[in-house]
Amino acid sequence: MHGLADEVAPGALPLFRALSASRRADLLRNAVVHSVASGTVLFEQGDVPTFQLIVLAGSAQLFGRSTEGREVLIEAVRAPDLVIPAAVLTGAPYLMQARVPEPSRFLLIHAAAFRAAVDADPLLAHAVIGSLAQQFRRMVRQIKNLKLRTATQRVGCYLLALSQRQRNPDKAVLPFEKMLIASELGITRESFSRALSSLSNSGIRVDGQIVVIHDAPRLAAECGFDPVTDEPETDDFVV
Amino acid sequence: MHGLADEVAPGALPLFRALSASRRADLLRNAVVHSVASGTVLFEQGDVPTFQLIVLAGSAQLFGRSTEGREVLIEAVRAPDLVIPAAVLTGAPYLMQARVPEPSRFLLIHAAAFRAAVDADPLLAHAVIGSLAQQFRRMVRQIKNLKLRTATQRVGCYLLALSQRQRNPDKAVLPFEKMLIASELGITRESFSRALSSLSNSGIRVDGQIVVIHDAPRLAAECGFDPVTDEPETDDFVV
DNA sequence: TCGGGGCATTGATCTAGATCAAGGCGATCT
DNA sequence: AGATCGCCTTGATCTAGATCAATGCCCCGA
Repeated sequence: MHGLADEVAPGALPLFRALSASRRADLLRNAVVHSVASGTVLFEQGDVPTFQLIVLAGSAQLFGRSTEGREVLIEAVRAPDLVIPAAVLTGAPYLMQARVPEPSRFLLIHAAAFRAAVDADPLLAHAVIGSLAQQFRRMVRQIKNLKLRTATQRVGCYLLALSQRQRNPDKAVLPFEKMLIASELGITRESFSRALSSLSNSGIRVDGQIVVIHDAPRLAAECGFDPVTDEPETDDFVV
Repeated sequence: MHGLADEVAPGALPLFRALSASRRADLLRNAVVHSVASGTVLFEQGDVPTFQLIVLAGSAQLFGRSTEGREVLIEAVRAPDLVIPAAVLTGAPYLMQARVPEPSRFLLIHAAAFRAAVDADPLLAHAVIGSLAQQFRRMVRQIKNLKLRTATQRVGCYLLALSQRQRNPDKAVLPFEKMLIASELGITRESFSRALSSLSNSGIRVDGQIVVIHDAPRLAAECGFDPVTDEPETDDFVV
């Protein structure tokens, strides 16, 4: 836990800079900054939200669990963003568990205070809407991926999207262990491994976490990559 | 096209009843009501939104298409709700095509006017947030379904959720053709058919569009149904 | 230096579900 | 009625991807 003013006021979050001083003070009165260690579980699937979490630094990973206990990565939330505002705003139980894969820092705002502030402040509402909309679209993309593409196509498109997000058209650095990426893509680690090696015949080269893409257009063609829908979004709604 | 006042003012949409008269008049100045025939395409995947569509009566179905031309149902939007506010609010191209499966009526609001109104009016923003949040959660549920369950489990859980939505614990009426439901569940019509017949051994009875559930708890157990996450949501955010 | 545990690759098999193919059953039209 | 067109079911295969199993690699700790 730190001094709130230091963390939030100077503008790690553009959103908070935009808010009026009185509103910001109001929100922060119900808030706390928390630094958490790698591995921490922020909340469980089924919990009723008590805080809106905001990622100030680091990231959170969201996992879905089946009744049989199988667990898959659904999404990673990176600073700066809200952690599943949908659950907090509806007051419904979380559909996912949140874990922290690296030392990270979060702003916690009491759910009721957050809801009240969103209802009262158009600027905050605007930011929440932007975050929600982006997250919604990510989920839609993932569903299209799962329903319309083969495992290998998903892997190829994932690499292409990754390289674009990293602003490097012919290289991608895998953001976490291959096992996790596989579960994000809805396949096993073995299949992921095999997909990568089969894509070597489509012009990629894998070395550890680094993937070199020799012929992006060819890869895109073979994987049914669609620039319009698969391109990562530009963040014009900033939190 | 009809008289707007008749359609909207009396309160087919609770939201509009709640808005101030001046704000409502303002919005409706940039709006139009459209009655469309079954089969109409409202917009294509890749289009940039020009209107926010609101379902006044009937429904819209959202389809995702792959570059190879395969097409699957992602979601159905029923009155009263907003049709993908995420696309309109971000201004990004639609990720899905919208088609109308039955004669329906829509309110069309110019995108810019809608965005302006959302930014200016906390009540409208509240409603949009509610709709977005619900839609987000539906997408998360669908992803969990696809990644964590077998085809047969998905079918069973679908039936259970359906029967709850229809407030009838031991019966479900399929809302559209089995082929479409199959594509919503991410399987072929053949697999859907087989899943239904295999579930006959778990206490269901299928007759056309009607499915009788003899032993819901048993079905739930065998399909890994999770009351906390699979239960349809209560609509406390109403449009 | 030697283990040991976690992740990754690779091979061998198995299987859920897709695909291909053939009727059947209603609808609607003539 | 008969014919045609959609949708649905059922059966026979095929295959993408899961599962099982063995090994290698790398990092870390004693």
